[in-house]
Amino acid sequence: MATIYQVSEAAGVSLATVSRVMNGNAKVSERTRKKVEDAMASLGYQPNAIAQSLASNRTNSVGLLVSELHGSYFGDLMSTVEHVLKQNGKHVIITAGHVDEKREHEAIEFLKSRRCDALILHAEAVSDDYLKTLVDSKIPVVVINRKVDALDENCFVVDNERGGYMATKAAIDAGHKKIAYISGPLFKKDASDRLAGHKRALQEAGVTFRENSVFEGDFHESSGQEGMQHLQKTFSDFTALVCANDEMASGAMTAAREAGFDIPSQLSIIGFDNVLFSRYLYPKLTTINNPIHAMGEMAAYWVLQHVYDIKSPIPIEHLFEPEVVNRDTLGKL
Amino acid sequence: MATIYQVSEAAGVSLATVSRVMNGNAKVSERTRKKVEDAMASLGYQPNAIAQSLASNRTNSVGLLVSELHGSYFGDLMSTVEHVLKQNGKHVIITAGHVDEKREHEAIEFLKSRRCDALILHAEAVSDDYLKTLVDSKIPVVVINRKVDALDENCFVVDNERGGYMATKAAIDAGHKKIAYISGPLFKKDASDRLAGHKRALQEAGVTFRENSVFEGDFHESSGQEGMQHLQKTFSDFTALVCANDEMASGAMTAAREAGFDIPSQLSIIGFDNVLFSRYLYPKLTTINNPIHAMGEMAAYWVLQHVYDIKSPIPIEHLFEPEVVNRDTLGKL
DNA sequence: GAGCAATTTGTAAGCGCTTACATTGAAGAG
DNA sequence: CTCTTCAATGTAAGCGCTTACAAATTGCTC
Repeated sequence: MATIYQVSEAAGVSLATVSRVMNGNAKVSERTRKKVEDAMASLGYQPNAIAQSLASNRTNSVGLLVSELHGSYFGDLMSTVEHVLKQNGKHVIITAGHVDEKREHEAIEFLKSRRCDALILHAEAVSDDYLKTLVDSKIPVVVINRKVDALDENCFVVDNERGGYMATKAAIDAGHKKIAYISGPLFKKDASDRLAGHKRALQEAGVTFRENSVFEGDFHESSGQEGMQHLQKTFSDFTALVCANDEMASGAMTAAREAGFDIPSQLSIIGFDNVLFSRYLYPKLTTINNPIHAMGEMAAYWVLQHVYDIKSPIPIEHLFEPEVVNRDTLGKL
Repeated sequence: MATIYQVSEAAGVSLATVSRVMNGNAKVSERTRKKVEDAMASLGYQPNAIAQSLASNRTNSVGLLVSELHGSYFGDLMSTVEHVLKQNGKHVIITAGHVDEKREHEAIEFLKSRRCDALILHAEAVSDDYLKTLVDSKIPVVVINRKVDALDENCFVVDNERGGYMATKAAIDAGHKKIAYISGPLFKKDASDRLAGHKRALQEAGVTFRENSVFEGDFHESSGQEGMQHLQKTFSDFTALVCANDEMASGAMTAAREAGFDIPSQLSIIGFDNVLFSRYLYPKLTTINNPIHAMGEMAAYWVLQHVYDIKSPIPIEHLFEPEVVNRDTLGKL
C-alpha cells in the first residue's frame, strides 16, 4: 500500500505538497498538481484515513447508534441518515445497543473511541444524565426519538402522546366505544406517551378508561398475539384494538384471525409507526405515521450544519407530527 | 480527552508501561498495574482507537458491504455478522453499495481506506475481476451470496439453482401443472440461477417451459404486483405462481387478491428467502429458506479464524442448502 | 556479597498523515 | 539591476499510540 511519502518521491515534491493536492485547500501550481496526481494514479495511492484522522483530528465519520440492525424502523433510520451524510462526503459508523444499558453505553464509548465527529443516537436504555454528560463533553450529539430535559436543541422527537391520541380518536370517530389497547413496554417513554394519548382520547369522548383494556407488550410481533388472546379474556367484546406499534398490530391480526374475527368488519385494528411492511399486511394496516425518515434526515442535517458547517437545505425543527394513515383495518361502526 | 501520556504521568510510570497494561500482553507487576489502572480510572481515560490503529496496523474492525441498509434480508445479515464479531471484541463498519458498480466500488474503497482488518462483501454490481484483485491484494475478503470462479475459499453461497428447483418441485408435487414465475433481474446471478432451477423442475416433470410464463421483476414488492397483473394476461389460468423472492410474492398476493383470487384455493404462491415478514403475511407464505443467517455467521467465523486466529466453533463450509418452508400459500390440486 | 538469569520497566523510533512556519523564487516596482 | 511582495514549496514537529531494544531491578545460587 503506497504511502504519501512514496507519492512525493515519485512526483519529485515534498510530503506537504502531496498533502495539499489531496486536500485541495492551499494553492498548488497547475504543473505540480498534475505531477502529483499522475504519481498518485500510477501508484494506485489511497490515503490512509486512519493516519489522516490522527493528524487532523477529524474523521469525517459520524456514529449512529440504533437499537437493532434489523427491522423496518431502524432500517429506515439507517438508510436515511446514511443517504444524507454520504451525499456530503461523510461516512456513518453504525452500531447497535440492543436496548440494554450496558450495551448502549459500550456502543457509545466505541463510537467515541473511534473519534467520530458527531453522534446520532437512538438510545433507549442509557440514562438522561449520561446523555447530558455526553453533550457537555464537547462531542456533538443528537438524540432521536427521545426528549431529554435541557437538551431540547439536541433532540428530535415525534409527538407520541399526540400520535396515541390520534389513533384512538380515529377509532372513536369511526363509532367505536369499546376500545382495547396493546402497549409497548411502559418503561419506555414513547410507549407510555402513546398510552397517555390513548387515555386522553378516551376521556375526551367520555369513555371511562379501564385497566383491563390494556395489555403491556414488548413491541414485538409475538406480544401482539399474546395481547390479543389475553384481552379477549379480560376485556371481551371490544370492537377496536389500538396497538402501540405495527409489529404488535400484525401479531394481533394473526391472533384475531385465528380466533375467527374478520378484520375490519368484526374487529378494527390500528397500528403505529407505519413501517414499510404495514402496507403488505392483509388487510392493509391503518396506522399512525411515525416520521422516522424525516427525523433521521433532520438529525443528519443538524450534524452537517453544526459540525461541518454545511448549511442545511431545510430549517431545523425538533418536534415532528404524527399522522393518521388510513388503510383497510379500521371499519366504521 | 486524556492521553496515554497523562496517564503515565499520573501513575508515575512510562508510556510503554501504560500501553502494556492496556493491552495485557506483556507482563507487568501487580503493583504497577494497579497504579496505572487507578490513574486511568481517575482520569476517565479512554484509548484513542485511531492512534492505536495507526501504531499497531490493526483496527479490530471488519468492513461489511450490503446492498441496502433496510429490508429484512440485509437486516438479518447485518445483525448476524455484528453479533458474532462483537462477541469476539471486533467491530463492524457497515456500508451500502446500492447495487451500483460505482457506489459499490467506492464503498469498498472506503472500507479499505479505514484499514479494516477484513472485508465481508455482499457485492452484486462489481466485477469478478475486481473481486479477484481485492483478494490478491492481501486484505482478507469474504464474499456472500456470490460465487466467483477461483475464489471458492472466499465465497459463501446458497445453492440458488437448487432452491429454484425446490420451489417449483413443491408446486408440482402438490399437483400443479401450469406454473407461472416472477423472476428477479436476470443480470443477477442469483436470479438467473433460481430461474434455471425452475426450468429444470418443469422439465423433469415433463412440462414444457413457455417464455410467456415468466415475468422479470426487480425483487421489489411493486414488481410482484406488476408481474401478477402481467402474467394474468400473457399466461392466464395458471394455478401456481413461484416468485424469486418474498417481497415480490407479497406484491403478487396483493394483486391476486385484488383480482379476486383466493389464496391458496384458487392460486398457490411460493416465495424465496424466508425473510422475517413472510410469516406475518396472510396467508403465511410458503417459501424457500435462504440461510442468510447461517451464511453471515459462517463468514464472520471465517474472518475470526483467518484474520484474528480465533478458532471457529463450527467447521467452515461454503455451500449452503435451501429448504422448503411449508406454510399456508401452497394448496394441493 | 558477587554473579547471573529472569523479570520488569524505560527509551525512543516509528505508524502516515497535517500544518505552522521557514524558505525559495518569480514578478513587478523603482 | 536591486528590492519588495507574494505565491509556491519545503521542513519539521507533532497527532496518540505500539513495540523493538536497552536498562534496571529482582531473586537466586554459591
